[in-house]
Amino acid sequence: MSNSITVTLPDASTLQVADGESLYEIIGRISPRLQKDALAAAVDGVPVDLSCAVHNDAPLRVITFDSPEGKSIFWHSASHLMAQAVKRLYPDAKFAIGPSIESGFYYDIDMSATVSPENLARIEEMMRTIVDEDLAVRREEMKRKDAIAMFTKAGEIYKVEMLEEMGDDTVSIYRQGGFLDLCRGPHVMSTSRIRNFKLLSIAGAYWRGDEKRTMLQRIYGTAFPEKKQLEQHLKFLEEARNRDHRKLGRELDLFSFSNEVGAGLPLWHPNGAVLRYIIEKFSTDEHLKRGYKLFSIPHIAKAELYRTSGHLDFYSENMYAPIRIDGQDYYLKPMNCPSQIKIFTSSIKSYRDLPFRGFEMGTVYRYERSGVLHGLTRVRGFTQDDAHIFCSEDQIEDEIKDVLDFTLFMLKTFGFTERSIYLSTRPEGSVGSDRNWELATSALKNTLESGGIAYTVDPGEGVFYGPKIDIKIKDAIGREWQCSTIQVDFNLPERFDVQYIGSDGRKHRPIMIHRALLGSLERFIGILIEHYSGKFPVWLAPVQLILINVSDDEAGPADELRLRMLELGFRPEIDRRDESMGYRVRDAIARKIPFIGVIGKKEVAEGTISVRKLGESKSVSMKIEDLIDMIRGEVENRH
RNA sequence: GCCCACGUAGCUCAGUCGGUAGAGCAUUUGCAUGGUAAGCAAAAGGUCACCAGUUCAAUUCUGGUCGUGGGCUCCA
Repeated sequence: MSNSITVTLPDASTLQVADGESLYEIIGRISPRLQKDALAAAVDGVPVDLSCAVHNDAPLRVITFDSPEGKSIFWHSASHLMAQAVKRLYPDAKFAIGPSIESGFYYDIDMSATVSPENLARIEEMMRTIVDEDLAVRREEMKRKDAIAMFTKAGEIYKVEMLEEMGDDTVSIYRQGGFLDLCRGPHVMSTSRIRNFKLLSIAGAYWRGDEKRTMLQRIYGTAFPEKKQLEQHLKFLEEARNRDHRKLGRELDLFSFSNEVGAGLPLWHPNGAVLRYIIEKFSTDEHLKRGYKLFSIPHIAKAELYRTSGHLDFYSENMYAPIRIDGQDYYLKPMNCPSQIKIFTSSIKSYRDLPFRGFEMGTVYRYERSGVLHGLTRVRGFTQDDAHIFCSEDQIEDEIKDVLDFTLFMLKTFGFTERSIYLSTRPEGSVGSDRNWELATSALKNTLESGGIAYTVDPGEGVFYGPKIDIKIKDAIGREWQCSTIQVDFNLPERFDVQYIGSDGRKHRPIMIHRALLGSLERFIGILIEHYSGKFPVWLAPVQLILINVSDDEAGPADELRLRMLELGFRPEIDRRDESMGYRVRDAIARKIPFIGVIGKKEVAEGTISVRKLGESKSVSMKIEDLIDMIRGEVENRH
C-alpha cells in the first residue's frame, strides 16, 4: 500500500506522497494556508475534487479562487448550495442548469411557486443552515442509464433530457446531504466552504434559451471565499447603480423618455443635446480631416430601394411597417447604406475617385422587441457616425487599417484606452459568394495580423452581407461595451450594380466598407455617462463654469463675464438666485459642473474670480484672464 | 415578444383591509444681502399611468392597454 508516488508542483519541485493519499492531505503538506484556500486541484492537467486520491506520478496544480478556473468551481458549488436550499423550501422544484457566470452563478428552476425578492432572503437563510451543516460534497459515477432511471424517478425531467443527449457511458453526480445533481465537477469539499454569498435577482429564462420552450425561474447570485470580497463586489454593484445613465440622465437633466412619444425614443434636454452636439461636431470635424466627404439623406425611402439592397429579405423583422405615399410604399430607413450608395452612383466614378469615403451622422429606425429596450443603450431610433468607403480590392487593407487607427483615436479621446477586438465570421442565412466572404474575411484578418493587433474570432457573428471587426471598450469600472464596428461588403455593390472606371478604361466593381466608430450616439453617450459617472471632462461638460455672485451687487459683473465667455464659445451659466451661497455651491456640485466661479466685492474690485474645481473643497483666486486660459486649455486638450 | 416585479406631485417615497390622498426635496412668493455642500416662512402642485368591468361608491378588487425595471431571445 505504501508505494511512494511523486507529484510535481508548478514550480518544478516534487513531493513524495503515499499511494491513495488524498489531494487535500497532500496539499496540507505543502502548506496549511494553501490547504485552506484550495478549492480543487488539477492532476495531470485534469481538474478534480480534493477528496480524490493520487495513484500515479503526476504534475499537480492547486486550484484556488484566484484563478478563473477556481472562481468557476466555487460559483458552481454555490449554485448547488442554492439549489439544495430551494429544494428544501420548495420540494416540487425541478432543476435545469446552474452554471457559474462572469461574477457569480445562477440556477434555472421550474417550480409552482414564484420566487419573490422576500423569498430570496428565505433561500439565503436556508443556504446558511446548509453551510452550518457542513455537508460533504461527494462525487459518484454511474452508468448513464442508471442516472436516467434515478432522475426520472426524482421527476427531474430537465436532467433526464440532458442525460439523454449525452454521449458518455458513465456520468457523474454530486451529492451533498439529501441533495444530488448531475454534474461534471469538480466541486468544493463541503458546503461549509461557501460562507459569503448573496442572491441578487430573479428573472425568467427559457429552457435551453428557446422561446418556444418552458419559461423557467432563474435566480442569480454571487459568492466569495472572503467576506471582504463579497462586500467589495456588492460595493461594485452599488457603484454601477450610482453610475446608471438612466439615473444620471434624469439628475443631470440630460434626456428623458415620454410615454406619449413612445418607448425607446429618447428626448434630449438642453444639457444632453449640447453634449450630443459637441460629440457630433468633434466626430464630423475629425472625419473631414481624414478626407471623408459629407453625406446627408432623408429618413424614408421607397420599398424598391430596400428590395434591391436585400433589407426587405434579410432585415425586415427590424423594419417598421411601410408608409403609403401616392400608392407607393416607403420605409423608415433601418440603415443608411442604400441611400448613401445612390449618392456614390449618382455620377460616373473613376479609379481616381477611390477610395471614396462618405460620412454622415445618420439616423436609423429599427424595431426592437419591447423587452429589450434599455435606457439609451437600446432604443428604436438612433444616430450613428456612419460612413461607407468605396474602394478597390487592393485598397481594402489600407482602408481598414486607417479605420482601425481612427477608431482607436476616437475611443482614446473619450477616455477609453482598454479595448478588445473581435473578428466575426460568416453567419447562417448570409448572402454572397464563398469567394467574396473568404476575400473579405482574410482582408480583415490580414489587417489585424499585420498590425500586430490581438483579436478573438467570433464564429458566425458577422452581418448578413459580410464579416466584421467589432471593438469592445472597457469603462472606468471595467465593464465591456460594444460600440465600434467595421464591416466589409461585396454584396451591396453587386446588388446596386455599383461601378467605377479603372485605369484600364473598363468597368470594375468597388468594395464597400461600412463602419461606425462610436456606433449609436445614444448608446455611446449612455456609456460615456456611466464611464465618467456624470462628471464630464471640461470639453464635454454641458455647463463648464457656473458663476455665483455673493450679493446682488455682483450680479451685474458676474453676468457680464458670462456673456463674454459665451461669446468666446464656452458654456457658462450664472446662478443668481436669491439663495445662500452655500446652497448654490451645493447645487452646482450636485450638477457636477467642472468649475464654480464666485464673484464678490473683493473679486470685482480686483478683477479676479474665486474658482473652485469639482471634487476639491478649496477655491483659488485667479485673474479672469487666467480662468479663461485655463478652461480654453482644458477644452483644447480635450480634458 | 416571453417570465417575474412595478407604475401615487417634477424627483425620492409613505398611505388607503373600497368612502377621490400625504412627507421630504424641487417650484413660486415674501422676508433675510448671504464668502464656498441645504437661511426662515408661506403658497401652489395629483383624473393615484390609461381604458373597461364589478360595486351605492374604485387610486385600492378584476381584466385589458401603455410604460418602467431585472432577465431570456435579439442587437448599435
